[in-house]
Amino acid sequence: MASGTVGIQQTRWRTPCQQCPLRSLPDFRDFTPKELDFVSQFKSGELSIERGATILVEGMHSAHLFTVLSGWAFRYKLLPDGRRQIMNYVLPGDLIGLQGSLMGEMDHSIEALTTVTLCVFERSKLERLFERHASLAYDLTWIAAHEERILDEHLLSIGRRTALERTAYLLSFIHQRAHLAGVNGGRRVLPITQQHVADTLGLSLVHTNKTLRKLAERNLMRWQDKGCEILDADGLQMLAGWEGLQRGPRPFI
Amino acid sequence: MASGTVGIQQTRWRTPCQQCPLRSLPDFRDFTPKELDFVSQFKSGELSIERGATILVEGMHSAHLFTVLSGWAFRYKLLPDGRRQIMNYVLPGDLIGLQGSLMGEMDHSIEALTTVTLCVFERSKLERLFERHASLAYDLTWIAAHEERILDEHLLSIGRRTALERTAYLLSFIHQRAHLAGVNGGRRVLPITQQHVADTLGLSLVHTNKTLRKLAERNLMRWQDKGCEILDADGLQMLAGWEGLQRGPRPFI
DNA sequence: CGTGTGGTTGAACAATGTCAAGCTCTGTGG
DNA sequence: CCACAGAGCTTGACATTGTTCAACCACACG
Repeated sequence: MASGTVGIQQTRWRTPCQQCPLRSLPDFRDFTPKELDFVSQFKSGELSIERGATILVEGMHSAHLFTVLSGWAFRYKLLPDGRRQIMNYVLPGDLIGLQGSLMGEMDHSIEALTTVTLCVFERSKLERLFERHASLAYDLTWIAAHEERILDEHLLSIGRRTALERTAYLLSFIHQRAHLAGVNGGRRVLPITQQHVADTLGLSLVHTNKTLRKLAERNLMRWQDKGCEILDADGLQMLAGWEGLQRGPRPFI
Repeated sequence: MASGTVGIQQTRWRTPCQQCPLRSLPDFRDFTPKELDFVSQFKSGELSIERGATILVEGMHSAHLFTVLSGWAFRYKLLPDGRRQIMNYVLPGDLIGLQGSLMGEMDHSIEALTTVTLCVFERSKLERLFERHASLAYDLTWIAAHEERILDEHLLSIGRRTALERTAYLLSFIHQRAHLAGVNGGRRVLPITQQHVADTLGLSLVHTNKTLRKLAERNLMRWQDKGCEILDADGLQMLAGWEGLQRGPRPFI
């Protein structure tokens, strides 16, 4: 179930935007009725993706963009010989496929870490969005600039932080994101393997394992059966020397 | 002259947008008369920055955004203890300060590598741009998404390429960018020090030096008095296993 | 002439990668 | 119910890569 349409299904049930469960989260901004109206007809359906399935593939031309309604995924690129770099994680409220929509072709792939539900938007309606809904156009730009900001921080991390700092940064980062996206219902468990951590941080699997062990010895986190439990989010953030995610309401579509 | 307003001056001469020298480059898209009109009054002046001066500082709230008219600069972040990571290089045609304009505060700094001339735009007029000029709003989003794409590739580079591959990638990347921006008038010299290369690639200065030496031994490049000369751009790109920059007209403002 | 910036080099050392093996689950088919 | 296979985690030994330290050199500039 690694590629193609395997593991991807249209859902029977379609969540109306008016009752979007994300909108009630404190971290997301509200829509005006006019905006809500537009988004509601911008949305053309819903998809459900199995764990392990590929949502978007590098090189693909997609006629859609998506907002994640539930579940976790990750965005990555491959080198010709198979080396993998994970760029970022995708959580509820995140928009994906914008790059492909604007520039014709995806330059990265996205794979589901858990079962993922997506809202589907028609690329062809983007034009109307820009022409008639300046505030949403602004939001799209904001979203792209925000992703850029996240990538800046990751770059700083991989380029200049030590393995221990990097790992602390990553766990702290994902944990904060999950918290703001209202995922996990309080349980602080992240559905990733050590291979994902390694491929995000530019480390080998073995070294990642040993580094995680050091964090565990300091009681900052614990590796569970399959996934990672955060024990001391502040301690991790401090060890990384990271300022934390920006707060305040953020737009989403 | 590291910070503040030192090294920054308003220029006497102001290039009219109608005669913008960048517009004649094949890589940039054309404006409609209406767009040109707007941009022309969106531009509020010009600044000249000396080599080594800081154009934008992390944490700063700026009322402006800028397009580079001429010169080279670089965008970077610092860790509390002084470790530096260069995120990207800024060349003519590049827009800077968008993040700060959208999100209130810069989260990175920008320093001039050569004398830089900037077109200055008022942040306060951004709103009107989104409301009245959908095509330019689209361009802004495109620009942000494009920068994201570049960062993805850098991340892949730092995370998963070897020191030799990374270095080849960087030189090839900057060289292509310079070529498309019409910089250097055919001379293939990049105005950077080995320290810049090191801080971009997440390597130490010494190791960077030894890696560059290996590239020089293969006749791919040569380090000059102060700066780097590209001898075999294709060879560098191939060694890096990189696909090269996307072609085709790009928007700019 | 100094002085500073940027480049070069070798040696010792630390960080990280690779290899190889084994362990613990979990799911599956007999 | 058991045997087995696969995925993911763990560990130690060893190889490689990259860092740090400490020089020294070359050139530009005042």
